[in-house]
Amino acid sequence: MTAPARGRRLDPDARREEIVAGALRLFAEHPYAAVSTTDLAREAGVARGLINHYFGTKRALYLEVVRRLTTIPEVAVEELPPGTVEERTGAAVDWFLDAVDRHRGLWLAVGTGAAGDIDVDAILAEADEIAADRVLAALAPDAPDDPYRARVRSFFGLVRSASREWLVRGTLDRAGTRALLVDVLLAVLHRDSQV
Amino acid sequence: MTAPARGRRLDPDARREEIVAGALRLFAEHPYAAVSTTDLAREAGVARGLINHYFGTKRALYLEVVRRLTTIPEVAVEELPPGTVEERTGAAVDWFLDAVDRHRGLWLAVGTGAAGDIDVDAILAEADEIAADRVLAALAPDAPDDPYRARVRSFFGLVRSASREWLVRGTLDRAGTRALLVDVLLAVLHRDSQV
DNA sequence: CGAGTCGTTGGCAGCGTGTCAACGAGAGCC
DNA sequence: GGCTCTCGTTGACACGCTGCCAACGACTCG
Repeated sequence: MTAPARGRRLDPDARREEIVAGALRLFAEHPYAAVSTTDLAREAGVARGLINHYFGTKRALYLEVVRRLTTIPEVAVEELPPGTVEERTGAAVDWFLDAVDRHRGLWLAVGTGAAGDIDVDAILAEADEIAADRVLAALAPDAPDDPYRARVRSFFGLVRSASREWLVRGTLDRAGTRALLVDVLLAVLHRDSQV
Repeated sequence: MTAPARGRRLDPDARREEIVAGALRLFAEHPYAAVSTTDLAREAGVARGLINHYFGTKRALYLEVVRRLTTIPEVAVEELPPGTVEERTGAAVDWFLDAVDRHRGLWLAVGTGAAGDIDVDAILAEADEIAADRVLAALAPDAPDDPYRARVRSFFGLVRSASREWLVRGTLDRAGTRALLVDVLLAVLHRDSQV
């Protein structure tokens, strides 16, 4: 079934898509260094040289995969119920935890992907930037950008850690994770301390 | 001066130390993949084979470096001035920021080192465990371990993010970083929300 | 059905890592 | 002081992986 069909011609976009799809599977369960271009080619049913032809570099393909993963969650967060800041924050956190629970594999793959890489960091930073905008618009539309956007971006670091405590280590259950995120997000949005 | 002295014999422990010291310098300013064993050998003034002789693997040497970096901050945190929880928390954060400022290169190297690596994660998790103990003992000795240790560990994720906002991106100044960490740490230690 | 286009392939060159047998610096002994 | 023995140290070898490139041939157009 579905013969290998070596050398069959394909539309460049479709071929790119096949390669990215295969790479997505491999990088989701093996760290970057453990995946060779040979593996990537085999998974896509293609000659190894084609990887370089389309993406130039193994790293570039990896960046493409990361880009796909981080731009998936662009679904709307806007429809939050009216109410107090606490209620709205709780609803936002619930929505987020639902999303994480649904895509746990991919979420963890991104979080533990390959931080420390300058290019990967740039992509993640870009995604965080967008997410921070959404959070501020939804929960603190009147807060000035200056400290608060950076505060929210920092908050995402805690979000990743807490996700791993919940999904990987099991030291937090979902309710405990929710409580933590709500507590901290409120603290981040309300600057209490005197400098 | 200080002739190369090729092939000079040295006590194994001293030699290990020299290699680790050189590796520490290199990994502090270049990502893992960008440092070759040849570089490591040259930096230590030694033949390349000796790296493998002492550490077996480039990765093992890297893990050793990470272990050193994460266990350095084992100096005492105990001497916090008496006072309110807010004052003590502020003092702890100040102490921490001083340490980060002093070793910024190394701190960033660890934080952005190679997350996603199973072995590195294990070392970082171990270090976080110890640090969480210290924080709890110093600031909330009566809090039950169950949710609070995991909450503090999650907090360290925000600490890393905030450090990068401060040192790398410059979107937070030191005062702003301090305010954020104090606000969040207090929120983490005081569970406000109702589950 | 023949010719041209371009998606695709396989092999080549270079680099980096891990292994190993042999060398020789330094210590101990006579 | 010279000899010997230990073991820290070296350099070369084999292998795997990446990026590059010229040739191949599948598909299209006239």
